[in-house]
Amino acid sequence: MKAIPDKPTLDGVEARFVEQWEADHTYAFDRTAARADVFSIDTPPPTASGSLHVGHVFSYTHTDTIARFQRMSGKAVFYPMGWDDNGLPTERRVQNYYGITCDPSLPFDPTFEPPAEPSKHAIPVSRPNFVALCERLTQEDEVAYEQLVRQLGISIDWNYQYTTIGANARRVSQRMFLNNLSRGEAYSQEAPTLWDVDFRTAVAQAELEDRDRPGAFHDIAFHAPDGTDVLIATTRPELLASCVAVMIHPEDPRAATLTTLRTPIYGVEVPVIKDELVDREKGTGVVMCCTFGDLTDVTWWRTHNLPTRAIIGRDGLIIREPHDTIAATETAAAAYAEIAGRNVKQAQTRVVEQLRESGELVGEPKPIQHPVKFFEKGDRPLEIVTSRQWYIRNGGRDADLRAALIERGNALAWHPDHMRHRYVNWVGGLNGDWLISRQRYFGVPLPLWYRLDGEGQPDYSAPIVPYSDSLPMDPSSDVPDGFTADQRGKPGGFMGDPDVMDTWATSSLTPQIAGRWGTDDDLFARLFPMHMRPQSHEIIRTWLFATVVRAHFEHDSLPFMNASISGWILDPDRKKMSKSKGNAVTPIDLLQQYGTDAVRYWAASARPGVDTAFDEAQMKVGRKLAVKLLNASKFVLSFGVTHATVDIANVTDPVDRSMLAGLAALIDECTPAFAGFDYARPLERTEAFFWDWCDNYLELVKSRAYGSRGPEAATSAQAGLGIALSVIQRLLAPFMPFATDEVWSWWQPGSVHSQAWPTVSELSAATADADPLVLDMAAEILGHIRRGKTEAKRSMKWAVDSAEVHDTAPRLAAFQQAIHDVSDAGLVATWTCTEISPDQEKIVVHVLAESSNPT
RNA sequence: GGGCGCAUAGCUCAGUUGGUUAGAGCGCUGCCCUUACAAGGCAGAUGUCGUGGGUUCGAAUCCCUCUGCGCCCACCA
Repeated sequence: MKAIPDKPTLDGVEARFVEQWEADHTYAFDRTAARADVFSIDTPPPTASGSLHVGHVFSYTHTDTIARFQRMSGKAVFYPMGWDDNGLPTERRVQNYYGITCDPSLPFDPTFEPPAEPSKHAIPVSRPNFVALCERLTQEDEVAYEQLVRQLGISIDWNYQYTTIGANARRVSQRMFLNNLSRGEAYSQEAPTLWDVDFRTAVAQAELEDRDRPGAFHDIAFHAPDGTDVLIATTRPELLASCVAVMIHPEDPRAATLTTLRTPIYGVEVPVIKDELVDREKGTGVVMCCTFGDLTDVTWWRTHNLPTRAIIGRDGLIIREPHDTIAATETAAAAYAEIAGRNVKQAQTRVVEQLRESGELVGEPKPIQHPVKFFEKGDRPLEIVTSRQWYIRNGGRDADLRAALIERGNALAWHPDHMRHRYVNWVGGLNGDWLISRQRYFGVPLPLWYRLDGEGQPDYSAPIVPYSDSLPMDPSSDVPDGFTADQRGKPGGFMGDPDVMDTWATSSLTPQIAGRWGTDDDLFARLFPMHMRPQSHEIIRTWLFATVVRAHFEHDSLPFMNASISGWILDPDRKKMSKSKGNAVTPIDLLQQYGTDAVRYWAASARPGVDTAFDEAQMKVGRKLAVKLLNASKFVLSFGVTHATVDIANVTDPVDRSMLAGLAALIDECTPAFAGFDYARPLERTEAFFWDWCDNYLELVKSRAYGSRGPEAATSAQAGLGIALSVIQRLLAPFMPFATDEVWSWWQPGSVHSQAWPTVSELSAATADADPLVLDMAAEILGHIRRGKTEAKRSMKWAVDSAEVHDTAPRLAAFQQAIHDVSDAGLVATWTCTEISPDQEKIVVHVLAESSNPT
């Protein structure tokens, strides 16, 4: 406790309390707490590349208010912090930041230092050098992030911090993968895969997005054996050399007679195949199947067991060496040579010219806008290439598993509830298993080696797995049992799996990573399943679903019991605020300008799950509330109210007891809302109560608290003020941790954040037969007195000789119990109360005369 | 094409299982330096609750239709 300042201020509270909370371990998790007393939070680890933005402030505040409520409600709150530093965003940031690029063929250079300024042309560095720089930069970012999260007053226990590239995360991720492998839930397969030609990696279904791109239908002539032509419409004429069949709907009249066609330019004979997937209304109703133009091609290639004639390489260029079918004829090979080595766009231009020259392009290309699949982080359309990849089953190819995972989603409590539809919708629409391998560098390595046969060819059917006590491991430097290092890459030796796991394959294990599964199973048992998973809705299909999949396999349970889904921040044009759009606001400036509590107020005002406009006006309102709390607290304490003297037994005046009854109703509304993950309602109701309390109750009783009605009446007022102040400060603590701890420190021991959440029962001694109407009537009539003075253009301290009130009997009776305070607050000398029947107009107050004022 | 959400004061939004005269804040207008607070306080004005229909004694609230906006998924020849 310390003295009440003469001039209360919010200046400096953030720095002061951040330090004090740390020193006092205010938010330390009690790991000895029984499972029943724990509330565990599966904190979203933000991507540690760049800077935190106002969206983080928004959603982290939401979770923090819940955490603080649960802590005050007596739970041991497990609130860890993680940083998602592995994966592509980091790689990309490191490339730009240092001006480097990773070339795995280079040897490690222990002396390499990136230039101070990134050079225009990226410097190639080895994989170990690259990873080291990734780690260096993410560590710098994480320090800056931690500072902001602390300044935001997020009540993290910083002893439970993790990164998704750290040793523990790698260990958990690899161990879980090996468990999946041993149970048959993970498998590798050589198959056509969506491929990003810039990042040169496979991508998963969950990371796709459609973008509308201009294209054009080209009508091109295929040749039938009888000399007639069949027109085929395509947007990708450059893939003509990879055509393996022509597809036609079974009910198309042409299907009866057509059996084979020859492709234009190359003259390759391809079969005509009937398939119901063909849309007779689209294009010419006949379509070529290439390996591979889109996912429908892959379907046809599978169902009809078609050959593979790939022409696009992993670098996105047309493969230089033509496949056998093209190479078989000189003219075909010659035509192909003109596109070999070119990119897709150049190849298309050339192929269209060739078709024009040969007269096989019919009419002009018809421009269209059409959706094209992109990697969500990529800039060029995805191609489909065949490669060996690792998958984890997710129900995309197994109806029973899919049903079980949908059932998991339905068993989860969603806040708000309608968010469950996104989950069910997504899982129901899966069309393949989860592709987890990535041909990248900064990630958790797949913990596998492969035996090489006498030819040096790997045996993928029986990977060599490490011992679980040797995790985390890196197969590119670690050597499997029974081999020596010099056998790496040699016939009869071994090779490490070159790939890393997708970042979601690790972040899907945040409950296990944060809970130290496998290394501290006692802790894990107290935490898991987590009580709360906070996250935004656009990653339900990725982070949330993936976490459910992993827990389903490993623990046969949900990973968390409640999913609390936050909305987005919208800019004034109602567009999502995001770093990439360049419309995001820097949170640091806001925190400095309005104060943390004010920014938190804005965030907590938004209903759970609702997209919310960025609104600085709300922050001003929040700041006003924080300042009001300081002033009102100082005023109440100026009556000599102290921690020691506040006693519910002293509350005898009906006005005070009426006020506490209203306060009890407030608690009764806030507590269940908070317990149901709704922070916005408690804030709204508490704020409304508090302003009303200041405007009316405080004004009504201050004269009595000064002693105008004798010592006992003063004691009652002071006790009422003190008790209410304590409750209000605690109710606001989750939202305004700095201002509330400041005012708490003026008169109470310890931090407000370590106090018990207010209960109705702590007030019941004074509220048992209290009537809320007493204070309502007092406030209403005081309002009329004020209005009378305002309309008479008089000051509020203008005295009134007499006032008359017309109202019904019960309301007058309630007013009688407060008449002393209304008289004092309104400076009214005498009252005339007239009873009316309920059907007459109620509350008529006449302010009659004002003779006793100085002139 | 399928799914989800939203539509209430000039603006941002509350409105819980249907129930008196639909609320708050911002903004606006007026008054007041009142014993916490003038970067404040007090008071005031402001609504065909998106459209059309239905259920009901009674609908912002429940049901149906339509319109507009946003998001997710599918389609990608």
